[in-house]
Amino acid sequence: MNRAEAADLPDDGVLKTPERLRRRASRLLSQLSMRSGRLITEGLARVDARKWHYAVLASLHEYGPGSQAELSQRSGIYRSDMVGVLNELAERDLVERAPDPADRRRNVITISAQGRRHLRRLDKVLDDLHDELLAPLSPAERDQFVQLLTRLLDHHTRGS
Amino acid sequence: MNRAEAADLPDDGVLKTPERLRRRASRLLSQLSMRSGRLITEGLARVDARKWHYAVLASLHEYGPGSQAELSQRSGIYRSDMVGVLNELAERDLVERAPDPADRRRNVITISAQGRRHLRRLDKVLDDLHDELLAPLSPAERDQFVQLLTRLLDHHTRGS
DNA sequence: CGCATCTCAGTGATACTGATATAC
DNA sequence: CGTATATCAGTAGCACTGAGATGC
Repeated sequence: MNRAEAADLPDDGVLKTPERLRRRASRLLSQLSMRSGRLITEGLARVDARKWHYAVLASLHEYGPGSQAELSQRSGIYRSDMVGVLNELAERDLVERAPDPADRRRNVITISAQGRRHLRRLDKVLDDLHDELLAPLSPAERDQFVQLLTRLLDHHTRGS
Repeated sequence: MNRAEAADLPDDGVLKTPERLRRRASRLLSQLSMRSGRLITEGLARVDARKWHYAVLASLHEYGPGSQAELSQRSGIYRSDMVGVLNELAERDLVERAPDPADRRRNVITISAQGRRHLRRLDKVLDDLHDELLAPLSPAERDQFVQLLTRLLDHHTRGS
């Protein structure tokens, strides 16, 4: 079968519109997510930070101190991976990890003054990186994009 | 610092709107991409297929036969990983891999009749899965979503 | 006792790198 | 010669699992 046949045969029932491979939302999502991930990771690496650092610091700043299990919930980091992230943050004196006197199984994690300074910096860095990520979109379109993503994610996060 | 302070302190310069962590496009993207990836992977596994199978078969169907390097370009699979994918597809008799007489470094990959049948099935499966993925969106919104993703991806793919 | 928390060791899939053999 | 192709071995970061130790 040559290329013209492959593209035009009307009776094979597969092809509706050309480029359907490139237009599958799942593929667009995963490819864009990879690009985005690299952009963010590299940008944060320049200020000695990682994505998870931001997630933890921001969640501490927004919702206050909490146990590692709580932080895990808030930030979407796996409980088992939280240990390592907090080790890195504690090494840099961005958070404090202290045993909870009320329940000695838990650690209470608190953001430090230095952690808040660092978070401020990360927020600026991320603002710039998102400008780069969303560069082709107008402000209205960016809102729309975030809105659509949020609705989809909320829909697929119900009950978990 | 308690929670009210964390949310309201006006002089710390970090917080613009609450929930900024949850609204970062990069985070939404990566989380939704994970959900989407799992949905697709599991759905395709039920018909003994993987994402890469579809990518290769669809690209063969749309653009005709090609060398592994060409397929790599079209489908976004790494040249080194292409080997394994083609092994799986060839095992299932969905593609044929024959040495190119014009350039004996190359293999020419061709989709088989069975491969076209399989592709037809995968397309149906993927249609259903995307219905599930995009369930909360109206048809117009789905187009918009795909359009925004496409523009962003194109922008970040320029020159590569 | 069952259950939650923190920790650590390890798995599996993935994108990606590097090297080799062969042929242009 | 330098370059391209197919192949293979291996790396790094990722989400995720499972188990042990401790304390509720």
